Amino acid sequence: VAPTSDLARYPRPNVAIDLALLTVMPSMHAVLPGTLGVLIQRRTEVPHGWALPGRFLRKRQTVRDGVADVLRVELGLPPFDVAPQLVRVFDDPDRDERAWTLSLAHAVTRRYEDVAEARGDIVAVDLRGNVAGGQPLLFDHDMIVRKATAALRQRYELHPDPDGLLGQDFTLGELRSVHEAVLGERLRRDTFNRRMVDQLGRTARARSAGGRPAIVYERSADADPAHAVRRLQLPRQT
Amino acid sequence: VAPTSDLARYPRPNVAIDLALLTVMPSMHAVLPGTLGVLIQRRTEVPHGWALPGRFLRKRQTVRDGVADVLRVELGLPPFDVAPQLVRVFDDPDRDERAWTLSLAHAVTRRYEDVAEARGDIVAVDLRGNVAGGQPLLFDHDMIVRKATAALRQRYELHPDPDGLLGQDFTLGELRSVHEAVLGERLRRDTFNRRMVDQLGRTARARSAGGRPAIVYERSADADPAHAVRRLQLPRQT
DNA sequence: GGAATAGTGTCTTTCAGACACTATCTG
DNA sequence: CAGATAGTGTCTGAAAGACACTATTCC
Repeated sequence: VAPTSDLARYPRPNVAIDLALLTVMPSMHAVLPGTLGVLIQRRTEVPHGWALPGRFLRKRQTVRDGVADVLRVELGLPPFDVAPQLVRVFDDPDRDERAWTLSLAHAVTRRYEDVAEARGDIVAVDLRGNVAGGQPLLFDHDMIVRKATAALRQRYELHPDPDGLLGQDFTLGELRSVHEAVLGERLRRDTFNRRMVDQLGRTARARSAGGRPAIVYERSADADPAHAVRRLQLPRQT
Repeated sequence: VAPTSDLARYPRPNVAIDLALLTVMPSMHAVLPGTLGVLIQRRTEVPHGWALPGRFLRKRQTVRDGVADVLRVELGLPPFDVAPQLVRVFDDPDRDERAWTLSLAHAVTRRYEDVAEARGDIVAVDLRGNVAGGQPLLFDHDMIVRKATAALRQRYELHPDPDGLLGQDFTLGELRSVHEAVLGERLRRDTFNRRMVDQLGRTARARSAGGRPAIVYERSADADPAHAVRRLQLPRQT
């Protein structure tokens, strides 16, 4: 907060939200089974091309509400609660030739069923975080997708479905499929299971998918986040 | 970027920068030797108390320039290049009762010699990221410090002095001292050395600090960032 | 029975943790 | 010489990597 008593004398920028809406295609998806995807839209005004959806912040609106409005108004989705992750701030004063505009780029992860009907196209994101297919996205939106997917993939390295793409309970096979889709790689079943199982709560139920029934697990409140992180740390003096 | 051609009709917020300036006290500092510190200032206007320095963004100014202005104008430091790290966005519409104001909280790390003369007090930050001493900081500034120091500490877990608190070359002992100050813990010499040495370039020089001269290392362009990260990852199918 | 999915025992390899010894400077 | 700092060999234990065997369902 600046040491001034006259706020009115500062020129104020327009503030927009740009949103990277990330999702995982279901394994039975026709075109892109089991891959990570992001929603892009074709712009109807100049500059023409493909870009992430966005929207100007309304008066006294929070970022959370602005992101919810992108989903509701720009994408035509039913309202739902979001916990947007800040990715970066666009501050190039010339990025919009009409006026000084800041953009707060955020990312949100949603299950495919919740975004399949959205206005726009869901396109695959490759291992390097680049959007598949044609020309690059407008503005710096390719970088947004790269940073958002890199952060997403890092979250999925060590912990079971941190963004809640699965429901409250799931089998280890279902969990592994989601992680493989997010990470874009096959994972070893045995080591993956051993790493995840002690972060989950085991239920008495089982569920079959064409073979031996798998034990159903649920997110456990007492998961030990320190466990998986410990290996990262420098050697403390004891 | 929103699908509208009339930017003028959107109300615009004031946009401020709040800055967590982090540093490490030298080992010969009188009051706080070898600890992590953050610069705070006593506010001259209401609400009174201690807070991070900040400043409103000027017309068509980038965040980088706004942060540089905080250092130059608000702290009275000579101009220098900064690479501010975005920490969070404050968007509570009622956070400033005078007008709708957004604040972009950033963090910058500088060596102590470069900030010792700054206007304000440098206070210690404890292991949990809390500011030492008296009452909490105003607004949500304690949370800024917590997030900024957590990110800083994470950067210092695996890689040698990523924020450049040391010069271009240094011994492993000097490096370890900086890491111990940032992390607030003693580190084992043998394991620390082995972890860092293959991310550094060995020079022919040596430097003594009252004992056997230590080999001088320098940052190596070909440091392998994947090496230290590999242990974090899920088991890939080969 | 055969195909498919699930669970896990176990051997190997790798690496962090810990200890301790040697090395080289200053005073 | 003592004291201080530096470098590293080596043993141990824990966990990941890899392989393979058993288990249980559906058709």
